[in-house]
Amino acid sequence: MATDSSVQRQSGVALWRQIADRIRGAIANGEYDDTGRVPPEMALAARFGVNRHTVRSALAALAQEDIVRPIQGIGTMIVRKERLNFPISRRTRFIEGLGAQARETEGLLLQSREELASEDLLRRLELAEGSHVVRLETLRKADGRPVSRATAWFPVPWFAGIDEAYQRSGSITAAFKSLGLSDYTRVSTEVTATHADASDMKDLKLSAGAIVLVTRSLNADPGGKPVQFAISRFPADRVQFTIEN
Amino acid sequence: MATDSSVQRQSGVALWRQIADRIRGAIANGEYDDTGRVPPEMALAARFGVNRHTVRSALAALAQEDIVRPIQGIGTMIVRKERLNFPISRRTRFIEGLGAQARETEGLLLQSREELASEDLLRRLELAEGSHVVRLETLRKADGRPVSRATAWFPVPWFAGIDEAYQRSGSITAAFKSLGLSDYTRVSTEVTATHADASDMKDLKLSAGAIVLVTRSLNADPGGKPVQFAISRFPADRVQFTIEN
DNA sequence: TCTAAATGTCTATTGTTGTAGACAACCGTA
DNA sequence: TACGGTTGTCTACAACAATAGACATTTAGA
Repeated sequence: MATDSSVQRQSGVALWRQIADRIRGAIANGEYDDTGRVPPEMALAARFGVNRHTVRSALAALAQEDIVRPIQGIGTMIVRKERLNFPISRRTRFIEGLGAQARETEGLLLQSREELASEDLLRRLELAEGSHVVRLETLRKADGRPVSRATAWFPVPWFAGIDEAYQRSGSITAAFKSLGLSDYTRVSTEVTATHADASDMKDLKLSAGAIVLVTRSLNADPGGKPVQFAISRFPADRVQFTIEN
Repeated sequence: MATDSSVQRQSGVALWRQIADRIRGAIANGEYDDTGRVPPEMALAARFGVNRHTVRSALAALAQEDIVRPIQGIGTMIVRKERLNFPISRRTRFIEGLGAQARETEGLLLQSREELASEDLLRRLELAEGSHVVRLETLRKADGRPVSRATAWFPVPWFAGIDEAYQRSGSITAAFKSLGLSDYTRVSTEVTATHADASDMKDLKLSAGAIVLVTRSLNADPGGKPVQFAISRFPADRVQFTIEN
């Protein structure tokens, strides 16, 4: 608890959305685990100091996200509750990092293209002016739910064909291996957070106002030569990062 | 660019707030560095597909935050543009991490208390049942702007009096040193993101709908004994983290 | 000194958000 | 079967958000 449950009026964020975000967070924190359901609408209305109808708008939004399901006469049941944990270290691997947290993982290739490397990319991948890169747009799911949307760049000609290798295996690690790179390490990871944009909402199945964690990460081969730079976006209410030193 | 500039209607987040958040982000990304000012209201209105008055509401909110200042006849000038970078590593130090990014840093002690350690805290600090801890509530500023709000716990009797040591020096590192701990390392850091709550808005001077990055970090002495567990909250539009491995 | 471009102010209208109250429908249990 | 507690639906009204248009004011520059 310890949350003073006040909501902000006239802030440009509708009360029902603030309350929906609070309840979603409380579910993720396991605050209702003992009952398996959300408190009654009247109780929530009292707690947040709003009208019952406002709470209903919030719960309707959560039902739309398939997080709760209201049952007349009983209450509002919690359908799904998840917060995945991603370890970030020298040996960061997407699938291994999830470990036992998901029964099944999936990596989809949305798009791929070869393109001229931008200035920023040249610097990060330590490439010569005019170098080309392969860009992969990927979507990763755990147990059917999208958990990250990533754009990754790889130097060519070294990694030409990584798009097909990824499509076959659904894993960057496996794709690297099939192209002769048996090991790689995480060099650096930048973490920021921002509001979900239109494509986040579409790909990660988020609603407006949701938060995405954004990472910019660089991987290198054992000799230290950069092999991949990626910008990944994670739904903040379903994911957290852990940095072990 | 590459930002599809669409805004979401009927999402529970007012258009003026979405636009304010976008412009704040664009300023932080340096997109207007060449002119030092925001595009004219009519241009922004066209770009976001809204009425000029809606853009004015957004700019008024940013002016309220002291990020821009409108000047009649000229345009809307950018007053402040900041995104601080925090390195996270074994040797994470708040002030050193900021380095040259701020001319002046400040650490304020808001509150301190000795209390019984919670179950979670006992586990994280590896303490025996019934142990006590000192809790410090701190606020850190860089060049006068708040950049983090932290709650930190330290085992007693080892660190009894760390509140006064912190108040004198404004630095955890210095406070540790004055209590005989000359070195410590970061063991782990968890990162999540959430919406600003009422106390975030107050202490970090944020507006509703803003995003805070939340870290849960554990520090230990050179022998590996935990000396500090902290939950810190950073304004996401002014801060990013970098993990170097 | 005039003009173009920018922000400032005012009025009016429409759609969304939030409040308020009443009652229906449904469920488990006494 | 009756009751208390819960979600579902309806109407009405007030406050806020967004649009629309007109015109004033200020500034830089031709």
